Amino acid sequence: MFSKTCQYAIKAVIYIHKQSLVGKKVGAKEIGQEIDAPDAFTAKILQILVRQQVVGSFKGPTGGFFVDKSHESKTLKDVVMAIDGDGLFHGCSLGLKQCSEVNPCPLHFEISNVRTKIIHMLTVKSLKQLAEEVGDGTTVLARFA
Amino acid sequence: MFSKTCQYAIKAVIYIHKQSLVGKKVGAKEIGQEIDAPDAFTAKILQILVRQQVVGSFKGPTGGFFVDKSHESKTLKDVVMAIDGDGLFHGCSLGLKQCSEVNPCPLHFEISNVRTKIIHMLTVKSLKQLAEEVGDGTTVLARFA
DNA sequence: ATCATAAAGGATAAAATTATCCTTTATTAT
DNA sequence: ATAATAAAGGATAATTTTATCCTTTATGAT
Repeated sequence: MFSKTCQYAIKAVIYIHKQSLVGKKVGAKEIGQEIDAPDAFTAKILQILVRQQVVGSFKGPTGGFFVDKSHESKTLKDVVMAIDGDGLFHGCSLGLKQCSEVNPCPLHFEISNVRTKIIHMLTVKSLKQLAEEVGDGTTVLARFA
Repeated sequence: MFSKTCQYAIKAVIYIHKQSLVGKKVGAKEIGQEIDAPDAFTAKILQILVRQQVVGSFKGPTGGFFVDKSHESKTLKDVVMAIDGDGLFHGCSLGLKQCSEVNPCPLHFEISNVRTKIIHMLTVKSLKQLAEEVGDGTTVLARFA
């Protein structure tokens, strides 16, 4: 459903939100260790998320990744869009070019119901809300390792 | 949602069903051309589907791939399971090892709804039923190319 | 100003997925 | 029996995804 990269991205973003809730910026290395992903690869993913303005970053000492008011309304859908693109949400699920209402693939109508549920799942709560639910900083590792 | 290989597999199986409806066996090459997939790769996919008994095959002249009574009740879920495995249906969608009711990931409960819809989509009709709906032999190309 | 720190970015490598080619095996037609 | 046909299977290659390493740029601390 989600690429491995996207799974990392989701975990990373929630961790950043959690740490921002207690006023902490976090480094790529720390994030990688927390979410059990290679740190250099995590850094690459974070670059994309920063460019797409899903999270913010600062360079230098005391720098790191964080979120502020401007990121509060972001959702998991934004993360998935940034990393995996819109394939989950749009286009023929069998990869047909001319799939349409009048010339539908065998999944054309059923996939709509599925996508409605997926979009609901990924937008019903903001990333901030999700982060608040995950638990305090000491339990994050238990959930993400 | 589905790997490219799985998309090929779905199209191939529906095409085989359609041709079996009119009593025809079909070769890997013909299938590949019909579904717009490389034929050698299509042949590999078909090998798996035969082993998993999603379709049948015969070697030699007049040979090819087909389905009979024994395949009638197979569904798209069987195809997806054979090619992509059960990742869509089971396990943590974020790839966490210890994700559970008591220690759930942020998607743990929502993903269940999505999976229910996915399973419905992939099992509500048999492959045979789907094939019957796709149209007659002359329109298949328009749908799959 | 200088140094240390951390993100950004470029180049490269490893692994997995997708794709091709060739040989072997089974089956049919002659 | 022999030849022709088509799936099965093995080996290899191309592409994409995932991962690593090193240099550059920005920022803060001293």
